[in-house]
Amino acid sequence: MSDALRTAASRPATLEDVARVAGVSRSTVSRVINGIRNVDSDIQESVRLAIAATGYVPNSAARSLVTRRAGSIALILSGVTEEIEDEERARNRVLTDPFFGRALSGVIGALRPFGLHPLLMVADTVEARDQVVGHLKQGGADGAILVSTDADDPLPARLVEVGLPAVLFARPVHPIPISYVDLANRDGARLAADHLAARGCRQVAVIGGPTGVPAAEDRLTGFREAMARHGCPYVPCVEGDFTQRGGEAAMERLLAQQPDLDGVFAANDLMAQGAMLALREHGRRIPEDVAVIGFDDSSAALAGRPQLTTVRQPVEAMAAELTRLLLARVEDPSRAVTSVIFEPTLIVRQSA
Amino acid sequence: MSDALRTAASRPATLEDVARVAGVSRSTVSRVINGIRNVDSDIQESVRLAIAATGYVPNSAARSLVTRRAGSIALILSGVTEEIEDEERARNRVLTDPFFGRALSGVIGALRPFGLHPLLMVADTVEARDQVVGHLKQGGADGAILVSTDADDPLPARLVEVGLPAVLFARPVHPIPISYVDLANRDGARLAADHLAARGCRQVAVIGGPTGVPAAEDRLTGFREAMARHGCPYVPCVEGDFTQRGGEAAMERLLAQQPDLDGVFAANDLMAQGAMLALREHGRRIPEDVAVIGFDDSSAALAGRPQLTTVRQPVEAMAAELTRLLLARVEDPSRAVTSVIFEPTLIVRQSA
DNA sequence: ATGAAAGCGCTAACAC
DNA sequence: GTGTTAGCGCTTTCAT
Repeated sequence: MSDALRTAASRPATLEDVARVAGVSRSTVSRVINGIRNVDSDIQESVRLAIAATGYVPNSAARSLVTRRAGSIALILSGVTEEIEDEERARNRVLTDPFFGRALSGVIGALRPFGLHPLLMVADTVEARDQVVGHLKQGGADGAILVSTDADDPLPARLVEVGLPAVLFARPVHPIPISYVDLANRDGARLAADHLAARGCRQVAVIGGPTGVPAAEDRLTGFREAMARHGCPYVPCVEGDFTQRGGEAAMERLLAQQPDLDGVFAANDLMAQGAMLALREHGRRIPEDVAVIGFDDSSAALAGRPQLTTVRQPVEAMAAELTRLLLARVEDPSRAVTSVIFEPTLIVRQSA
Repeated sequence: MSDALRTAASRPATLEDVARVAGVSRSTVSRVINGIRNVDSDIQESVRLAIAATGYVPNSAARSLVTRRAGSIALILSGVTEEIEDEERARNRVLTDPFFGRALSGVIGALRPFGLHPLLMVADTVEARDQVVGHLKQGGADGAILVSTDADDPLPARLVEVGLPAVLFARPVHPIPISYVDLANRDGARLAADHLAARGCRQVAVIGGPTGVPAAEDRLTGFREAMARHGCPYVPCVEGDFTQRGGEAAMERLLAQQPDLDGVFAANDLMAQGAMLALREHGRRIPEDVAVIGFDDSSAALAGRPQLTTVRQPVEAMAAELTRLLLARVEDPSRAVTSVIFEPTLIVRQSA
């Protein structure tokens, strides 16, 4: 074994080592690695051989330093854990939500062709948020995808301010110059209303999401508008928290104040499941006595019986598109912000 | 505004800028940033001021280059997507599994005190696996936490080979020198068996996990051993795939071959839920006719009615411990490998 | 206690 | 086409 190779074996090989073995300069090796043409094919070959012989792998820190690219993007779960009862519980709630899993899947799929991976960050406290912003400012990621769980999340604005490429899953509460993807939530709600009305439901109610969350509010108003067109001027709504237990509790309240109700629209599937549990507890048959429609078409929709009729949100595709939006902005920060809105579809199963 | 400050405002401030403003050398600034004592407190103060004035944040790539630390660790979901029907579907399945969410939560929680974040990687194909290994070899992460979804995963061995600090969630199929955490699966299965036996169940069956997965096999053998001690020499088992649908199908088969069964132990909660669905479809009351016990105590256990009696696995704590094991190894790669085994507990609810 | 200087491994002008 | 050279921003001996 030549001396050059020997040294290369002990400590990780560098460009320099490869260059020496191949008998060329660092630049040339760098060129073939980065696929820049203008390199004689014979030389290319010998460089490849040298790379194989030395077991060379580029050092990403060194590369990042000069290219000013981290080679990763941040996926930030942002939300204010108001009641800091148990930090872990709150984190679990969002991380085990099937919506998050689907979004994550879409992001990973869109990142893969570029050899990028998401850096997962949970910004649920003031400190955590500062930490996240700090990490990003240090160049720890080339951009950020934000999934805000609640309304008054200061993070989007802060990131825009800092000048870091960032995009949002769902429209921001306060208008800021940032790209996002969203669902036509009102249309989705209308789909649900039309279906309920067509079934003959007259006493309908809504289990809504947290106040201030645009998606939740759009679903509510969209539903109310559509029901009004169907001759139902008043549609009561109780607030839920997007969890199954929350849906269950909400349904209880609804049942108490309106025992004769015959249709329920929940702002997500988890709450719809909870609602179905509560309805069954009260001896209501679904959908004969009360029809139930959910939102999302998450795995939760298939988890119980009857299977949930729901408004499908193409979460994976939305997340993938959002990722592409971010990547484009990382490539060219001067690019104008855009938004792309996806259309929901009604998936009719058994609950309505 | 001084000239020094002005330049600092345009391009990101560097150590050099801070040093100039503070009237000291780079080294000194570096020292105060890295909390090294031996720095005069007056100077410390002026450096802090300069940092604030310039808005300086350290550049992580530059730091990584010299410290040889990436400042992130990889969380790898590894598994062979045999039937490459739909890559996204397979990815979704694992990402929306509540088990994954809990593990992720534990990892994030344990990483947080160190200002680290997990880099999420899915290694589900040959190329993806190569890509992941490549990324790690380049120094893209300081270590890796592996969650293998199936038996013959080549990744653990490869990482050990490459010499990258890595740890495993659950014992490896083939013994290799790597640290891991695991659950005393047999003990958990015994808990379930004892409970079923105490209820008077005599015709029990198991819905197992995929063949070859140690955790699944341990649960099965542990259950059988315990039932044998209770005078049940034969316990049939049908193989499931850890999904709810799989559990449903498995229950159907079980019911066909053993209609008089009065107790079922499923290797995870998702399958137990599926089993309950199938049982109800066949008019069996739970737990009166058939008692059902799951495994994990995931959110799925509370998702249906009756609420699931299950063997609790402290996933978050296990993931946190695993993370600490990894961090220790990153700190000192020569440290001996260890394993820590957690004890399960039986959570008695309504299904058994 | 502080500063000077030597890299860490790579890319990208710029020459030839 | 290929090599030379100058950094990227930081940490860290080694002097002082």
